[in-house]
Amino acid sequence: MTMQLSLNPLVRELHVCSKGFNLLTFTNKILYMKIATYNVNGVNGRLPVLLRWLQESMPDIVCLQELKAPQEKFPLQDIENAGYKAIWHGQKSWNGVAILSRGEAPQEIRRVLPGDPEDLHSRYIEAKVNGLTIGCLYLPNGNPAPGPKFDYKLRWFERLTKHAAELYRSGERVILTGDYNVMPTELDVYKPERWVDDALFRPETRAAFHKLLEQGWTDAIRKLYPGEVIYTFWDYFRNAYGRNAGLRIDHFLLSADVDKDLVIAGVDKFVRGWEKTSDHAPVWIELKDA
DNA sequence: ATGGCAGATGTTATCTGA
Repeated sequence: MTMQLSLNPLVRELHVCSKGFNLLTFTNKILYMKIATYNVNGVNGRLPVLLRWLQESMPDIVCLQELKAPQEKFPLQDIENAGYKAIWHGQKSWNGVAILSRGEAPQEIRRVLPGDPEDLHSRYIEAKVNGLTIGCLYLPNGNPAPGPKFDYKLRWFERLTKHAAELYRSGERVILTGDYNVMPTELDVYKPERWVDDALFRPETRAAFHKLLEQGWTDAIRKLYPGEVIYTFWDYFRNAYGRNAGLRIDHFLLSADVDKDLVIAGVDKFVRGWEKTSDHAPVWIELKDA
């Protein structure tokens, strides 16, 4: 017996009906998987917002950035109570990344981006989950630019690009997602002329992102919404969210055999309107027939 | 062009973010 899932409202209905199960399955076959990324800007301060969003959005896999919590202060009990297994790499005050899964526990592959033993920032964690290799990343901001922080950003980008090439060649189904701190094109930034000298938009930064894409990766949001203004970040100043003065800096990069299963994607922009919210909104994709 | 806001640390402010 088979069931064809062609319409997303049907998928959503089945997903709600399957509450309590780790993955939506039918005759033991995975029909649908939702994967999200969310820069929470402080996982403990953001906990009520994070838990509310998890309950409403019900992603199967979640990548978090900017935990801003040491390893021992990760709110594991609350995350588990919400139905998720988790691995994370914390750091006092800043950075910090995590991978959550409603299905099998994420099997950690690495928690450091290769290439610089002296880089102690918690900005990368990678795991195998549900047959996917998930790289969760928080690329350095790089401001002020030029300067040592910008140099660090570009070096980190080079390490990511080198590692991404190996992942792409591995033949695994790979997703590299997180806060890239890059607006890839002028379409991805409100008033681009004001950002040309910023570390998130400088020519070197955009060139690094495009060089990464040239390995074959698909920018999932841009593929599904070509030409549309879509933002994932609005700063806390000057009513940026109310004016939709945002940036698109949180991205999903998919290897070719993940891209072929891409059904839909979106930004949970409404979360940015909640009280005590992050300056980023969650971004998600949905894959069919893994 | 500037400074505005927010989180963490742990002070009566500093650092960082984007």
